[in-house]
Order: sequence, then structure tokens, then C-alpha cells
Amino acid sequence: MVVEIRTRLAQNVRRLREARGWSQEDYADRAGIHRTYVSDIERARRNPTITVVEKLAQPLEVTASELIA
Amino acid sequence: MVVEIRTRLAQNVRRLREARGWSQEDYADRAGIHRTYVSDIERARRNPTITVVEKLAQPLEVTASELIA
DNA sequence: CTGTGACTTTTAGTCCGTC
DNA sequence: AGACGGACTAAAAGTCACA
Repeated sequence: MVVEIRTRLAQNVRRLREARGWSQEDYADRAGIHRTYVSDIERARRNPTITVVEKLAQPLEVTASELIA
Repeated sequence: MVVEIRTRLAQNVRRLREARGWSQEDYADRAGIHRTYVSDIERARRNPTITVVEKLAQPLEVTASELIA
């Protein structure tokens, strides 16, 4: 892997969230995830399970697959 | 989600592994994962982390993203 | 609004088996 | 060859107070 999968997820989440003009807190609420957990994800500090990736994908209207691409 | 993400992963893994003619154990060794875990994954009993999905993807020469698509 | 350390509970993931 | 169980350890899930 050239770029760590966690880093790709982090970048995709932050990019798409910001494109929608949402704060981490707004986004976290929409995704049903804690605000600080989103913060950790965007800094690639966590190694989430695929169900969390799916939760992250839903409010962004993308697939889980796209988030780790 | 129409089909559970775990189910999609399970189906993709099993299909691609069998296409290569590998046993679960052969595959597990190549992926650096325990054989019982591969068995659980293919039966959609587990909720793996994204790093495990990447490990699963490597010997199959596909991306982690493809495995959960 | 976001980052971070610390924390408890839950589950991922391993390893031993048997059927 | 693969399903499945039990017991275990490592790590993720999930939350909080505070910077």
C-alpha cells in the first residue's frame, strides 16, 4: 500500500465533509457517531471497522467502498 | 444498505478465493490472517477493521475498496 | 469548532480443538 | 476441506473533560 488505508479514509472523509460545509459535530450527528470519534478518524488515529465506514458514508451519500478508495 | 456490508465482503472474498483454487487455510496464510477468521469472514459473522480488509485484498490482487463493493 | 489524553465496555482477532 | 465452539489477548467502540 502506497498510502495507508486509514490515511485515505481520513482524507476522503474530511474532504467530503468540508465540501458539504458541515462541522465535525454536524457530521457526527448525521452519521450517528461521536464528535471526537470523527475527529480521530480524520486524523487517521483510528482503525475503524467496516460498519463504522458505512456509517461515515451514509450522510455523505457515497459508498463505504468509495471512502477507502 | 440493501445488502449488509459484511455479506458483500463475505461473498467477494469467497468468490475470489475459490476462483484462485485456494483453501481457506492457504488463503489465510497468504493474507497473514488466522484460518478461523477467514472462515468467520466468509460466513459474514465478523465485522473486520479496514486494515484486515486490506490484508484480505492483497493476495487476491484487488483493492480493499473492491472487496466491500 | 477541533484536538487530545484518559478511560470503560465491547468486540476484533488468535489459537486450541472437535465434528 | 470447512463449520463451529471455547477461551483468551489485543484493540476498537464509544464517551468525557479540558485545552
